[in-house]
Parts: sequence; C-alpha cells; structure tokens
Amino acid sequence: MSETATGGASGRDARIRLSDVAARAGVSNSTASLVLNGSGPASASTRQRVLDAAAELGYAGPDPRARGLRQGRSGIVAVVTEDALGDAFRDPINLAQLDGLADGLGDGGPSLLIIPGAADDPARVSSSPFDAAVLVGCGVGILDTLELLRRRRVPVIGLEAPHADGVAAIDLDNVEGARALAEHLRELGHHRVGIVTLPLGSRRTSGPLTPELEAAATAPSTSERLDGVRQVFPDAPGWIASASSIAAGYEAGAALLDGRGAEGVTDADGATLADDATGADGAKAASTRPTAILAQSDLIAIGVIRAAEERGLRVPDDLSVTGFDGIRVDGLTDHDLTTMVQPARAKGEAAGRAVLAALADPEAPAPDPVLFRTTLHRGATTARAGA
Amino acid sequence: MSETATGGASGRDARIRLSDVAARAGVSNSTASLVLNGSGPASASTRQRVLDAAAELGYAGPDPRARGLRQGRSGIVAVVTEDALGDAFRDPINLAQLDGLADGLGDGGPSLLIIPGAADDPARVSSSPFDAAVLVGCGVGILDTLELLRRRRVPVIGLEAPHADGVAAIDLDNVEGARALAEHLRELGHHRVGIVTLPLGSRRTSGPLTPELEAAATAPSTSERLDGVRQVFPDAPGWIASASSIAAGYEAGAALLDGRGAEGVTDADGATLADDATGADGAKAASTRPTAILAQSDLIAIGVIRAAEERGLRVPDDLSVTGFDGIRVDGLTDHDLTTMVQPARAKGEAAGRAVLAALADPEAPAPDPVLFRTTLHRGATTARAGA
DNA sequence: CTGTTAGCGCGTTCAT
DNA sequence: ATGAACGCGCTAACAG
Repeated sequence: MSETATGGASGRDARIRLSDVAARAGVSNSTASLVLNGSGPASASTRQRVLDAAAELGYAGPDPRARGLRQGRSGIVAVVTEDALGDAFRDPINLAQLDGLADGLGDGGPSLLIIPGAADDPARVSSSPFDAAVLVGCGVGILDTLELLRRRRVPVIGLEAPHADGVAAIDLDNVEGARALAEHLRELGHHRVGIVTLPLGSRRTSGPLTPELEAAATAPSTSERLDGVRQVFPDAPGWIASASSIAAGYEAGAALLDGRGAEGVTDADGATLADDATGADGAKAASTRPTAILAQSDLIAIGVIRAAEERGLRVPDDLSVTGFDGIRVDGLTDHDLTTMVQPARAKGEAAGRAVLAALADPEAPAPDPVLFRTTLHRGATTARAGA
Repeated sequence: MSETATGGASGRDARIRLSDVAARAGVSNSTASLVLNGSGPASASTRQRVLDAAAELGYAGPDPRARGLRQGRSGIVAVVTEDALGDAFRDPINLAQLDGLADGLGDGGPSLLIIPGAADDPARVSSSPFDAAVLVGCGVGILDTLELLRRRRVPVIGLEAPHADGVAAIDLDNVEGARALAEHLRELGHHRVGIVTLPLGSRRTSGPLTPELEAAATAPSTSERLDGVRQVFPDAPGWIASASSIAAGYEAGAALLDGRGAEGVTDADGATLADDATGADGAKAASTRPTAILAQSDLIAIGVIRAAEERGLRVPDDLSVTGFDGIRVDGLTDHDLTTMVQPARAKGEAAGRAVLAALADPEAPAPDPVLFRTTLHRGATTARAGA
C-alpha cells in the first residue's frame, strides 16, 4: 500500500492536492474537481483517468479547510455548554439529547464540535468554524456568547436555553411537569415537602434556597421547575444542588433531612418547614422533617434516597421522593422512581432537524418554539403521607 | 445595541469582514489584521481607530474558515470513536479521559470535534477540518480510517488503540492489571472462575466466549485483559458482554451463573467450568457454578453483582466479583468493588500533551508509547473461596 | 510604521 | 465535454 515514489512530483511530505491529481490525469483542476465531486458531466474515459490518478496518488479528498472557505460551510455544528465538559456529559439526559441530535442531523450530516464552558470564555466560540450552534442547558450566562454568534450570522438553536431573538427554541414544559409532580404529592396528602433544585446558574454552589436566590435563577429549566412546584407548595423550603448528580443530591438530601433547609425559607421565627395552605405555623407539631422531597432531576433524587436510607428512613414509607427526567436508570438504583419522563432523545432530534432547516434556508426567520411535554411516571418512591 | 445603519456600506445581511473594518478605519487590510491579532506593531492612533471601527461595525473577528485555510490550521482536534456517541460516552471511564484530554489541551487550546462511528463510515473523517485526531477505545476496525488520516498528514494519537505506524500510543498495562486481579482471586483460593469480557470488536454481540472468538478479538483493551486473565486461569469459561454497561454485565452475569457459559469452553464432554490447574474434569463435583467472576469493567461488575444478588447469592460470601477501571462510583453501587484502578484522567491529559507536541512539530516522528499502570484496589467484593 | 502583493486549495462561473 | 480565470477572507511576506 505504501508505494512512495509512484507519483510524479512526489514531494517528500506534502499532502496530495487536487491539482496533483489533475496534473497526473492530464486534465485541468476544474475537470478533476467535477469528476471527484460526482456532479459534473465528463466523458467516461476522462472520469476513469481522474479516478485512477486519485487512487494512485492516494488522494485523500479535498482539503476540508479550503472546501469550507469556498462553500461558506464547514460541515460542523457546535454544541455549546455552559459547564465543563465532564459536568455536561455526566447526566444521562444530556447524553440522550446528544444522541438524538446526532440522529437528527442524519448520516452524512455535520459533525459535532463540543464547546464547553462558553459562559466563562465567550471567545472560544469565535475561534472555530461551524455552521450552526446548539445551546444545551444554558442559563443567561450564555447571552454574551449569543451576541457573538449573532454577529457571525450563525443560526442558533436553543435546547432549553433562554429565549432570545433569532434563537430557534426547543422547549420542555418544565412548569407543568413540576406542577403535576407536586400535585401528585399533595394528592397523596403531603404538606411538609422539601425541594432540591438544580444549580441556579453557572455558579455551581449549593446551599439553602432563599427567596432572593430563587428569584435570581438564570437557567430556564431550573427556574421553570421551581415555578411549577411553587404553584402547589409556595412556601416549601429547598436546597440548591451543586450539580445534577447523585453526589450532589445526596448532600442536598442530607441537608434537608437534617433540618438545615430551615433557614432558607423562614425569616426569624421558629417555623421551619412549610405546608401548603395552612401556613408555616400550624405544622410545628411532632416532626419538622419533610414527608416528601421533590428532587429536580433523577440523579439528584437517587442521591436523596440514599441519604434518606442512610438515616434509617424507608422510601416511600417514611419519605416520598420524586425525580425529574425519566432517565433509563441503567441499574442506578433499585427503586422505581416516581418522576416526570421527558423525551430527551426526541428533543435532540428536533434540534437536529432545526439545524438542518436553518442550514437549508439561512434567510428564514427563527421558527416558533417547539414544546415537548413530560409524562408522569408513578413509580414506587411515593406513597400516601403518614402511612 | 442594534443600531443598524451606523456602518458605511451596511449591506442588509452580510457578515462584517476584515476589509469592512479596514475601510472604515481608513487603513489597509493587513494593518487591520495586525492590530486585531494583537501581534503587529502599530501606532497607538491607528490601533485605536481600527479597534473603534471594529467595535462600531460589530466585527465578530476573523472568519475561522478563512483563517484556517490561510494558516493551515483549524484549531480543532478530532476525537474518533468506533461506537455511536451514546455508547462511547456512557462509560465514565471515557468521560474521565475526555476531561483529561480537554485539560491537557489547555485553556486557549483546540476544541474537540466528536466523530463517532468511524468504523462504520471512515469517510466521516475526511469531511471535517481538524489538525489532529485522538483515537479512543478503538479496535482494528479503525484501520481504514487510520489510512485516511495518514493521507491527510494528520497527527494521530491512540488512546488504547491498535498500534500502527506513526500513531502516538498512550497505553495501559491491561495485561498486568488483569493478571494481578486473577492472581488475587487465585490466592484467595478460587479455582472455578468465570470471565465477562468487554466487547470483542465493533460487532456488539454477546454470547459465550469461544476460543475462536477469543483469538479474533480486535480491541486492544479487550484482548489484553483477557490475556492477563489467561496467564492465571487458562481455561476459565467466559461470556462476552455486549457493551461496557451495567445492563450488559447483568445479562452476562446471569448467563454465567445459570451455567450457560458452559458451551463456551468445552467441546463435547460434560465438563462445564474450568479450574486453573487440575483440568476441567476434576471439579465436576457439587457445583459447577463459579465461585468468582472476573468482570472486565466496573460497570459490568456492578451488573454481575446485581445478577448474583437476584439469584440469592451474597457477594462476596458466595461469589467474589472483580471489576476493572476504578471509576468513581457516583453512588452506582453500595459495594466497595475490588478492581484495578486506572489513571483515566492522566491518560487523557497525556493524549492532550501528545497532540500539542505533534502540532508544535509536525515533522517529528511519533514518540514512543506511553504506558500507564493500574493499581489493585482490594475492595469488599472478593473473599476467600468457600468461606 | 504602513501599504502592496501574493497566495492558502478549492469550486464555480464563463468561455471554448 | 473541457479549460481558464476568478475569488472565498484572511495573513505572511516583502516594499516603501
């Protein structure tokens, strides 16, 4: 395979160019280009000579850089994340979305360029060539980056990203999903519930959820899910998870179960955990421990369950726990988690299709938001209160 | 922010180019280029005028495509995987490697272009611009792709990939690690052991491990780990996992524990499970069930444990189980797995450094392979046989 | 210090 | 059916 001196002007190390092939085949560059791209009309003999020449020289095809410049297109779609690479992919829900995205882009379609940490360093986004960008799981920290993308005239698709001018939005009805889940708990008779939220913004800190922090949440999915819960449990105390992970859920769950969530919701009086209607004072009776915890992701929920079990609490007998996402728990837990299942893969596919559409007609205005819905999965981690 | 008619020749939709900025600042293209790239010498007043012009026009910086062509460099490093995207990143060990790779490339460094499924479609690799490629977890199915990369004169770094001419290899001492683990089991008195292998090649099928299949294994880590085991248990029966996942491990574990591994290792006689020295016939006594299972990844091991527990077997009392990788079990299991810990992150970083080195001096020959070592973690999933 | 010139490698007109 | 010429947007040489 490695015949070195076959070619005509076989320079020691240079890459074979189209012009080399053309020269060897005795045709012009343009003819060779037409033949190799399959499109152009050419006599059978010419075609064959070009193909032979290419094979003999080991032509690797056109240089993607040059082709990209010429065609104004690089065949690359950027996946922009606020988080670091590891954090972004650790949650199966994001992987599922990426899988869907790859699918939606199709087989011969563009490849994915991963641009993590865009919030910290917006400039990363202007140094690489790509034809479209997909924002996944971003908060408003991404807005600077967005401005750059707009200047580059790059179509932008937002997967649960902040709505902004010209961004094709793929959304999830987080509000309704979270509300339904909270409703489910209330129907089961729970009044003292705790919340474990997703990270509020790009600041990955954990701690008690204060009204101020809650109001300042920047990530759409975080604040939407919180809004949904608030429609049912306006005063429930909460804890902010530092990430959507089991470990973070464990920490947060431990905090809530040990009563540390208290400071978050009350000002100065002794009331610690809210109930939904009677006011925070009525339930000051036997226990201040929540009877249910709404975790804003499945991974977090698993961590919460672990924290509960470690404290000798049985789920769901002593504590009901709900998740969010409906990830296929590849053996992550023995529990059949009550959760809202979201069509992550379909969301990714929709994003892929949106990319292709934007590429096909760059002049077209951003399409209307696409809204995906969640479905309640009644698992075995929720039960009637005080059972 | 969106003053539209400020610029001179503000064409309706065109992207602002360097020449627009230069014209507005009243300087030549090259001067503007020098100023914007920070490098060139320029008078303070000129510099300021150029910067002002760029700001006023909303110049987004040089077009990465054009810059890439001109400089012969795109600022992109490809991560090439044999598997589909989801399969490749589901295993935390690969994520850790990616994390390390991103680190090793440094902050202002190249971005990562994900190219999954390269074995199925080698051409994917020739359509996108990148300056170097990292092969992660590939078998020989990648060789066609490799040939293309060679033709493109792209430096290639192999992370546990097949050794080949010009590929900078980052290796792991899988053989020694697997041997040590097997040795550990033998020292504990285990004779009847079963093996659950990683997938043998790009064919993601599961089933009993036959000598023919074993000999035909194409993925380096798979066959090396198998080789290591064979130095201690030459005849142990095995089952091929369809992936490095808990689910696949569960299936394989179930198969071995139910005695289905049998056909794999024997020809026609009744002997089912091998012991290491006395030959397959001696142990036909009470039970043919293995007393220990060597799983070739931690995820697989967790699946095996689950299968065992479901059958009423206690780990490690009734069955010892070992893993491989030493992933941080973010709450994946309650067990403290006995396993070989590999420095996945460091491997990724080494790959990153190798990329930078290759980029710094493209003429340099491929460096010698870098070998990383595993360390035995004696967890709580192995115990003395027959205890 | 600044402007002029010349490509990077390719695809695509427009002639022939 | 084929070849010649041009330019995508930028930067690296050289002149001035």
